[in-house]
Amino acid sequence: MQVISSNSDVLFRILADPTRRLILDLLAERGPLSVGQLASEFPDLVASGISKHLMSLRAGGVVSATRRGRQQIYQLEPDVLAAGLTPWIAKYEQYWSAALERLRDLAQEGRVKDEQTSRKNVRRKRAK
Amino acid sequence: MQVISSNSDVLFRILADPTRRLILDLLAERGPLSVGQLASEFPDLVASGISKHLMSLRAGGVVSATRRGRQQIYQLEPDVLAAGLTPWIAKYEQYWSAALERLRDLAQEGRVKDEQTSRKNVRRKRAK
DNA sequence: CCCAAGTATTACCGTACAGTAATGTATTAC
DNA sequence: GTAATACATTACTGTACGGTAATACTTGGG
Repeated sequence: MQVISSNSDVLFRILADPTRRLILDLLAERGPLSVGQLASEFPDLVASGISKHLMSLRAGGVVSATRRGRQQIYQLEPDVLAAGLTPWIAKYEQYWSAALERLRDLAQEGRVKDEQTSRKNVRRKRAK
Repeated sequence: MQVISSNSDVLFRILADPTRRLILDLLAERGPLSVGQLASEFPDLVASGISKHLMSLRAGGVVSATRRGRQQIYQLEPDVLAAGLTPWIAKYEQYWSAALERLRDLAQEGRVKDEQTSRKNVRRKRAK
């Protein structure tokens, strides 16, 4: 029985569920969405289930909601997500860094995304 | 009922438990450790509980074990961890990057709090 | 005002899971 | 050999959690 429950604990529990991660992905990709729009992405799930997940996300602070008419528009709160997870991510950064750079390189040779030079040596793979 | 269970799903579930995250932290900080050494870090937990957590971690591939005498030495497998999580981390990288840089700067100008946080002296780059 | 749309909330169910205790297995010590 | 150490495994338990269905709440339209 865990008594204490740090901020980070809540976030990791939230992220443990694939549905909630997908909701976050959708909000990150498409911007603010209503409950109905989100729910339509989960055909094998009932609407109230999505609502419950949204409540969890909201309780964790990673999303916020505003009314628009009779619908509730949910929005990602990236700062809360970052604030809660960066300490952990930073702890293992030496392990991500290599893999992340490779991903960046892949994305770069495909098309020119935002000019985002890595802090390390930027091996400039032909910018198209 | 989730039928499919991607690699990433397993990792997020593993990380959902604070005890398991702490085990990973210990292995990352101190290197390979025996079950007893790990268990001694959890006074309010029975040894077999730790063993079960280690089995989960092992099943997920994030740690590996080798015998030495009668003790089992557990070791972090950073590549598996990185391979499973970097895709997700990369998706939200724009949100981490600023926070990570700030952490790096803090570690750099203050004293070094952790060997991992400052492993690379890098010049700060402006984050948008 | 009444009704429908869009969400939230509640009640309920089944299962997954963390925890303990007890037992089992391998290895070293005596 | 026997005993002890170090883990693993099994069995069991309580609870947290994801899911559904049903109900309640809020808002806009007629």
